[in-house]
Amino acid sequence: MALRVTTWNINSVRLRQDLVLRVLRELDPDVLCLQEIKVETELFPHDPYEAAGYGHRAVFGQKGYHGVAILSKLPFERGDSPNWCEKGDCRHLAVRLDGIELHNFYVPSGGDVPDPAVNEKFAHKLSFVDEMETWFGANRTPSDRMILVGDLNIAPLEHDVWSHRQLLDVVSHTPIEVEKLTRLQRRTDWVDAVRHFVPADQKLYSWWSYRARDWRLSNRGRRLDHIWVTPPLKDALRTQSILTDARGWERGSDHVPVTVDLAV
DNA sequence: ATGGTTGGGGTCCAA
Repeated sequence: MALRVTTWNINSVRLRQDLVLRVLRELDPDVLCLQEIKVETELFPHDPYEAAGYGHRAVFGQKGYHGVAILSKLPFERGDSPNWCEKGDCRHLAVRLDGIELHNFYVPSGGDVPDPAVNEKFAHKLSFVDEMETWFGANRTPSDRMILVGDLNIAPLEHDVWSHRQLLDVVSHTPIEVEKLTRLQRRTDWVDAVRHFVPADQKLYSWWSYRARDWRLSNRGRRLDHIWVTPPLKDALRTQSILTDARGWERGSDHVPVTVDLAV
């Protein structure tokens, strides 16, 4: 069975409802994982997605900030989420569909100053990634069939950013974050499903700042959005795609959809 | 070294 999974930080699901529907039409994923929906669970607009054929949905949202959702053509069972960092933030959804456990994450951005001693947001980000590593290490094994997607807010590889040297002190690409993300990856043998198809020496971005005068011209991007799979699904990987054009859509998100196709 | 933009909720915080 073909399974297409897309992840997208939508930066307000209500403001960009038409763009979500456009992605569903143009990419036609079986499952769309959203981050930063910025709406309470109870106020999530279900009807347009029901009408678009996405009859199975999980929503974990809060007022104003964060929030994650999963829209699916396939039925699933909702799994539990730990209370990450005991913050009560809506940053994670887990579902089980077709024998696969799918995790949708929105990792804290981490603020501006890359020092956990003076920046509580950066400390939170580091703790969050540590907790992810600990949780998967304690509760799951590499032999479990799992997919992990989301805005991890870390660009781990040299060519996941426009300038490795210039971003070494910029939150999202600092050595301590990259080390923690890599440790999380290794603990459960996660395979980077996008880099599985794209060599590490090739630039790859999923986010461009709103602050650039011309995001396409300056092209100072970062790859913050990821899709990982555990080893049992590695041979099922078929292709990847990053919908860069979506960054240029009118009133678009600063992130673009990242997609992986599997044959499961 | 600095500023640049966006969204949500409300006259500022997070990204």
